[in-house]
Amino acid sequence: MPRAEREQQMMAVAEEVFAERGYVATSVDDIAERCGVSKPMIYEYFGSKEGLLVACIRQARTELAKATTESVIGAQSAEDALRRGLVAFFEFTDTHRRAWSLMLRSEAAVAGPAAAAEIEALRQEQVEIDVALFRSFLPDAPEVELEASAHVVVGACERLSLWYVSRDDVTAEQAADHIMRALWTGMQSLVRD
Amino acid sequence: MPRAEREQQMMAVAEEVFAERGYVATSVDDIAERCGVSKPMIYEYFGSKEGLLVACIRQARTELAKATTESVIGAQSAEDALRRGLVAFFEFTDTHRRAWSLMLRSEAAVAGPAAAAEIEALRQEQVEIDVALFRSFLPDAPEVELEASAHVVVGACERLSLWYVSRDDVTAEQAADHIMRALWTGMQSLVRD
DNA sequence: CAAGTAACCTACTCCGAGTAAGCTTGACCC
DNA sequence: GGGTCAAGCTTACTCGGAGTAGGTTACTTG
Repeated sequence: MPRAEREQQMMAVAEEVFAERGYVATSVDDIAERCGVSKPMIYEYFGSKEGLLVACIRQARTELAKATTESVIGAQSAEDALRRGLVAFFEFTDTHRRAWSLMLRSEAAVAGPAAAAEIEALRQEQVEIDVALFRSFLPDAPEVELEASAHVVVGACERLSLWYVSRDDVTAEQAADHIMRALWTGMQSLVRD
Repeated sequence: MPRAEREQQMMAVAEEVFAERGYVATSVDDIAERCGVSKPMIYEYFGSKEGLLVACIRQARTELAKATTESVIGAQSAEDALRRGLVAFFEFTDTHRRAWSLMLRSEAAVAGPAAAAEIEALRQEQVEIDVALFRSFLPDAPEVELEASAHVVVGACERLSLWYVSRDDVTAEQAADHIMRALWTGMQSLVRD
């Protein structure tokens, strides 16, 4: 099997088994065996067990960034952009449940500094997107308020995503709606302080 | 040294070194050596490395529950109660930075199922407190809305707490105020849906 | 066909979690 | 005093998993 294909297989298997049994409880030998190869191949391609996890996270991160970026194309207003971004986010976390719970339940911090940095980068990316968005419709709000609000939204989304994937009766649209209702009015009031 | 005292010492050392170098990168031998004893003593008292982490988390969880519970005594309204609870929460995360980052950056999920369950219990506790509070002033709102809102608040608090402990210019009161401004109006609007 | 390289293997080393078995010191009882 | 029991502690292991050294096979390319 060519390298690129084998790497994808390894990442898919790793994502599945890490999410299922946890990072610590999973041995590299396990993953290798499920792929039908031996352990040194994984070290050849990913350098370390943590490197394999980082690759999984990075791939998911790239896909999330792509999905949310594309979703806001053609938005009619800041509110519309925020809502579209939220829907895309919740859809992503729903279709990539394994990768997402991997990030959040987060084996990452425990796995090592590189994996932890990858997760922090993901959050920082989301925070920056939100700050930019808020600034666009609240140009007079102080920077510290925008940043705090962005962290509030990012945290709210993280938790709500984990909650709603555990419920079959809540859709991505409803989750996005909920964040909008809960936060939108408050966000707008920031400019009055 | 008597057992109770030794246990406290071990937990203090573990909290420090886990938060500093990470759970995986820390060996039980390290912790034992810093305590001036040998490894089997830790196994005698805590059963496993994960057991030691669970003990640290549980202690912090108990303290947090105590602090937030006490803070709302004598509150004049639901809004006052929520604000007092938030301030107590942010003060806790500030004074117990090590324990808090231990929980959230969360070595826990990686450490094993018992530690992960401990963290989930902590979040569930917070969610239930919030649901009860919201119900008290929004008796007509559907249960699913209350629960979703509680997850939003818990997630927002988690993220904001990690952000604000990294900034010296933000106080617990300001962080609590921020959550109140961002969320309070939206919360109240839920009843109109 | 020779040479190189991609994909793969077996067979290790080493470290850290967890354990077996026993030592020491002091309290308490007769 | 001596016997006994327990708490606190130790040394000296086992065992499993991360990571590595070095070699083999097979396909491509000059």
